[in-house]
Amino acid sequence: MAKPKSQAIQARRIRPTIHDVAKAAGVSIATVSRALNSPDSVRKELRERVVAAADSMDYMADSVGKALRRQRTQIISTMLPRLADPLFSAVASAIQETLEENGYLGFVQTSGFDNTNLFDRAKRLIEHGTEGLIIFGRIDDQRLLDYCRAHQLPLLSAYSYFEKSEVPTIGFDNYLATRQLVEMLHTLGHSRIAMISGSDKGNDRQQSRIRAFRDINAELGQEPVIEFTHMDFDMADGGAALRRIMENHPETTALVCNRCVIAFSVMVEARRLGIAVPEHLSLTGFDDIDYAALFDPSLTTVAVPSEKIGRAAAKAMIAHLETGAPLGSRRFETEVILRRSVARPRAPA
Amino acid sequence: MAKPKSQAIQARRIRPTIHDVAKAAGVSIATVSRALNSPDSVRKELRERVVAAADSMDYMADSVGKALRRQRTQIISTMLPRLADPLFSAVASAIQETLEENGYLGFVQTSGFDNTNLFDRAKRLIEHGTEGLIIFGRIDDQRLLDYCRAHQLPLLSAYSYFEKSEVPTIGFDNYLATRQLVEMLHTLGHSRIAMISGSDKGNDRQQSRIRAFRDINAELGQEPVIEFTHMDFDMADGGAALRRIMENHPETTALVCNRCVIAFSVMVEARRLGIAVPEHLSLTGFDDIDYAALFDPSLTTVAVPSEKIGRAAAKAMIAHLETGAPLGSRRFETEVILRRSVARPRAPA
DNA sequence: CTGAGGACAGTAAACGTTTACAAATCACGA
DNA sequence: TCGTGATTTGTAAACGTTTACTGTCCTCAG
Repeated sequence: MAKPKSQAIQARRIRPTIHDVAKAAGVSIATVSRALNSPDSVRKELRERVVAAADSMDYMADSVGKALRRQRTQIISTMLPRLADPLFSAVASAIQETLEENGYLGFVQTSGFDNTNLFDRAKRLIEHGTEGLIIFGRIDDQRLLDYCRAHQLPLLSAYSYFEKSEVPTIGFDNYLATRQLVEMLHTLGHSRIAMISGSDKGNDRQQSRIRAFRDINAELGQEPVIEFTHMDFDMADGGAALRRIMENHPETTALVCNRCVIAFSVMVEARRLGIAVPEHLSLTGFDDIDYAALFDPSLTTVAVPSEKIGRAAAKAMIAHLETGAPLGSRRFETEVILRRSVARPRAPA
Repeated sequence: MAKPKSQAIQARRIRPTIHDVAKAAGVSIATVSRALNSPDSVRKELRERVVAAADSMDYMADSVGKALRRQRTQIISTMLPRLADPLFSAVASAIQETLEENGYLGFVQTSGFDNTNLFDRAKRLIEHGTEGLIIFGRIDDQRLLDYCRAHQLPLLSAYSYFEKSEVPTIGFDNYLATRQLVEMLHTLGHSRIAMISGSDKGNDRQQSRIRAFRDINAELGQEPVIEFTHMDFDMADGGAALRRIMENHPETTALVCNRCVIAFSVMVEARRLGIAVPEHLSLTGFDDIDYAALFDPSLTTVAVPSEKIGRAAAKAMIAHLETGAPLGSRRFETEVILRRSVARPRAPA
């Protein structure tokens, strides 16, 4: 009985507004706004009355009204392949923290590993007032690029660094990192090096690493030995790749795995097959995740400065929005962490 | 020369507005709004003119204006300890995806492991129009609880499930999961079981697991053997805890590690010390992360349905906002994944 | 006492939408 | 021809802010 005020639809908005504060303090809304935003411009006595009133009712200025009036939302959005991956989430986390420290807020959206149809997914972010867009990896959607250019929406490609890029890019260079790693193996004396990669479809990271490997092999006049895995579907698939390599290329003395999880899977299979790591086969991973050091033998990897990259990307975007400073690219150095999974090659048979 | 239009400050807003579309289509803004939102209510010919105009200029309705008028932002925010942790990010990822599928968007904020001062960090989220707040873990900030109650801001505690909770809670029960695990060890014949925990300060997960362990020991009339580690600062600290336990309680036959990474660290140290796993010592982890299966021996853990929890939390919040259905609690079952790191206890010496 | 000028507060417009209401148009039967 | 009612479109107000402009009051020098 007695319908509950028929609100239902228009219900939301339990929060006090600036009008409520003004009424309580007995001043105009302009005075409230000034008392809260530029305290010096209002007489002490009034200011205190306003602040007291605001506090007493937990007043928070509504960012929606504010954004509409100021034409600034202070929102910067990030799109990344997936959150449940320590490599990406470490960077995303640094971005979010940096945004918050600077008065911004960020939407986070996972886009999967295919960057060709980003525009449709980015739409909602843009609608909601995104002032800057940070996207992990190479941006392959021409519609998005066109839109951002046409409407002056700042766009930043983060995580991977690209020598040639349509948009500014902040991150590490997968190509150089792999060269660095393989050259280190070379210096140790390895000449028969194979690679196990994850799927490179729409994945700029794997693509760059494979390209680096092919280039090095070409320089040495060797046929590159590369096997692919599908670890997303089958965690044990690295073992199968190892068996293929040992069967077809038993002369291999070092194995470059393009993801740590591949290296782990290979290591387990190697133990099962009685292949000693590193005595018979040296092994490397990529992305120095925590577990790499805990494996037995501990795993040689490439360390990526995720935190630095995230902070740099967020800061660059903020600086661009606030000072108009142009968004520049920036390459971060990676470092090979040499651990026990790598040794000099075994003596030739 | 010739100052660039003196925009600078008021520059933002390159996006076309509904007025631009209206002018281009030669209709009023009301018609544009209707043509786009309830197409049936406008004559075919006009509707097409409007849509064409909107498309030609990439018009997207501004969510800020829309939110102000509708008093709905469709934003649901999540606060979690840290993103760079596969346990949390898997749940967060599911939340974000579910939100997006349902027309919502979500802010993500990391709050660290201390949930006592959440209110200040939540403020910005609330200001920005958050309609519902999902927080990982127990919510210990009374100010936040009071505020949410007073202003009817829906609050949901996710990830962990609590039997007694001030707010609705969706997740798995750490207490039960640990009991489940320890009882399984018991059934196998283990009677001397020790626990290695991470820091339990402000961490409801570790607290519940420790409580379960103490309760079981009490029921058996045993003194609980618990060691603490600080793996956040020193990845190898698990090894030190193992040495302490083997020294002070050499009769231990099974070791319950409250985080997988602790178990990994312990396993490495065990191998170094010549302690055979599982022959001499059975070992368990928690949270069935991918690497658990890859370790050697593969690690027995508790599997947590992260994806399901995330989706359920997001869906519950959305349903509450849209239908007014009360936010209910929900407990998800965990499952012990028995792997090679656990065996029957060794024969007593 | 008067006027100028400074300090402060209030009024109203604007930001981009949606929507209640009013107005216009049209079809059609009397 | 006109009136009626249905259909379609336009007008204007409102959402919560900020801020340019105007107005008021006070102080103080002339």
